[in-house]
Amino acid sequence: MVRQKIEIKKIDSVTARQVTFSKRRRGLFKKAQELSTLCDADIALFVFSSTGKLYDYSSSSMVQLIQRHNQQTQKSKLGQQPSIFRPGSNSHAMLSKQLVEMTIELKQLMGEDLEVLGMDDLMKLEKVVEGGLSPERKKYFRVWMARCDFLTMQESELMEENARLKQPAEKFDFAGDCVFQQGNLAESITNNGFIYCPVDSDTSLKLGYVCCILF
Amino acid sequence: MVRQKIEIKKIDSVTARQVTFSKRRRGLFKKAQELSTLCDADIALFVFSSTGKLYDYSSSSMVQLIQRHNQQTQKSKLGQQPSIFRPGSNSHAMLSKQLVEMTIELKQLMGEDLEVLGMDDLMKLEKVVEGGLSPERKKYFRVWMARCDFLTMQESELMEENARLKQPAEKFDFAGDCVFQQGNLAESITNNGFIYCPVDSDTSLKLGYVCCILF
DNA sequence: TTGACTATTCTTAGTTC
DNA sequence: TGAACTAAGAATAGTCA
Repeated sequence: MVRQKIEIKKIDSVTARQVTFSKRRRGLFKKAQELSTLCDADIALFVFSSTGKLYDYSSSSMVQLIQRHNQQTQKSKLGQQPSIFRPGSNSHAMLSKQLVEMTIELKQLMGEDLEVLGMDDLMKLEKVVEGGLSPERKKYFRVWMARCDFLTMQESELMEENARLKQPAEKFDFAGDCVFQQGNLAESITNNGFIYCPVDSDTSLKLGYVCCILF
Repeated sequence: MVRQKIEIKKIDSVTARQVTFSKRRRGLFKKAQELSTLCDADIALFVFSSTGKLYDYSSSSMVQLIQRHNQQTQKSKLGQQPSIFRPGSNSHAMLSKQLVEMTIELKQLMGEDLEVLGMDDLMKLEKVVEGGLSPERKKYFRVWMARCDFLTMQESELMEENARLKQPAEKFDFAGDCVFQQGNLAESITNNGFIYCPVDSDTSLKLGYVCCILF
C-alpha cells in the first residue's frame, strides 16, 4: 500500500501503536544523541511507554542533569514564605509532623544537593549556603536555618535543664529490659547500653545508645 | 551548494553550531511530542545548550515524571542500612546534624512522594507506607520511623518532665525583649507572643509563638 | 538571531516474512 | 515480538535574505 501522511493523534490499534513506539523511540534517542554530539549540548530524555516501562538517555550524569533542571526551574517557588514553625507542642504526633514538614521544606530548598555532596555535618551545609546559592536561596535558607535552630535549641535547653534538675544522675542496669512500648520503638536493650529494634525474624538494627535516658 | 552527508561530531564553527542547535532542537521536541501523542507515552526532555540555557518539554507534569524516573532507578540504593541514629548528645550542633542526616535519609527513602501527596500529617505518611511501597521500602521505612520515634519521644518526654517540674507556670511579658542570641535566631518578640526573625533591612519573618518558653 | 528556500538525506508507515 | 524492505513523507545542511 502507498504510504499516507498520518495524523498526529493516539493510534487506535494496540499492535500498531507498539510498533510505532518502538520505531519512533529509537529515532528520538538517535536525534537526541546527535544533537548532543553536534552541538555540545547536555540532554536528558526519559520516556515511559503506555505499559509503564522506562527508557532513558542522558548525555552526561542523569542525576546531575536532573539537579541542574530542578535548580533552574525552582527559583519561582522560593518567593514563598516558609510555613510557620509551631513550637510548644509536645505530643509525639505533633513533633513528628513538624519534622516531616521541615524535611519537606529543606528538600524543596536544596533540591538534591545534599545527597550529592555527601554532606555529613552542619559545617558543610553552611559551606553550601556560602557557596553556590543564589541570593534568594540564601535568604530562604537563612530562614529555614533559623527555624531549625529554634527546634534544636528548644530541645537542647530542655535537656540541659532536665540534667540540672535531676543531678546527680543514677546509673541503672537496663540489660534485657523493655524500655519503650510505643510506636515502632526498640523492644530490647543489651547490657552494654545499646538499643536494638527488631526488623524481621532474623535481623535487628542498632538504634542507638541508652545514655540519653540515663540523665 | 549541494547538500552533503554530515559526520556526527562537534561542529567547529560557532555560528553553524548555533544554527544547527536551533533547528535540530525544534525537530527533537517535535518528535518527542509526536511520540507522546501517537503512542500515549509520557516523555520528559531537557536540553542545555552549550551556553547553559535550558529548554525543556514534558508530556505531563515534569515534577511527577522526574519522581517516577527517580523511583525506577533508585531501587538499588535501598539495600543499604540506614546510618545509626545517635541520641544522647544535647549540643545544638549535634542535634542539627542529626536532623540533617535524617532529612537526607527520609528524602532518599521517599523520593519526592511527600511533596506530591501534599502530606500534612503523620497519618498520611503512614498511609503511604501501607500503600504503594515495595517490601524493601517498607522495611527501610519502618526502621527510619523507629528512629524518628526515638528522637521525638525523647524530646516529648523531656518536655513533659520539664513541665511537671516547673508547675505552676508563670506568665511573663516578653514584649520587646531579646529572647535568644545564638545562631540565626529571632531577636525580637512582640507583645502578643509572636517571635520575629529579621531577614533583611525591611522584612521580618514570623518564626512562631513564645508558648514553648513559658512552660 | 530568525525566517525562507531547496536539494538531499533521513525517518518511518505499511507491508511481508 | 523483531527484522527487512520500500516508497512517501519529514527533517535539515547549505545558502540567501
